[in-house]
Amino acid sequence: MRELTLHELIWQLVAAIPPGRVATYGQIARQAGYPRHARYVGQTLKNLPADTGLPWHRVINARGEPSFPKQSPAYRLQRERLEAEGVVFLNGRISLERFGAF
DNA sequence: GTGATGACGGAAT
DNA sequence: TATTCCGCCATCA
Repeated sequence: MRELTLHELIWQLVAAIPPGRVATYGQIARQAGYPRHARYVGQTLKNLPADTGLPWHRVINARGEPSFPKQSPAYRLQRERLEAEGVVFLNGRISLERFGAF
């Protein structure tokens, strides 16, 4: 049995975000025990296969919005999934009340 | 080994 | 409030 790698740990944390809530990259990095690794969380999610089933759409940046350009299909997909879970987008941003998945 | 990059964060302007 | 700039740290060329 080997120990969890950092990116496996990140998977666990992302998977632990309950539906209808969101977490920022920084929050996840902090939960993982690496407060300055927000960017690494992004890299890990980017490297995800399309069929992981991981709720990556619940991970947003500190500004409260998806970290994609608004014309990007990924942005629309993320927003669509979040809205399907009841997350309200106000002027392109997510209500602060939805923060704090942990 | 060195420099550039990034699904970021936070402070400074 | 909006932009800009720098820091952070694992990966890649």
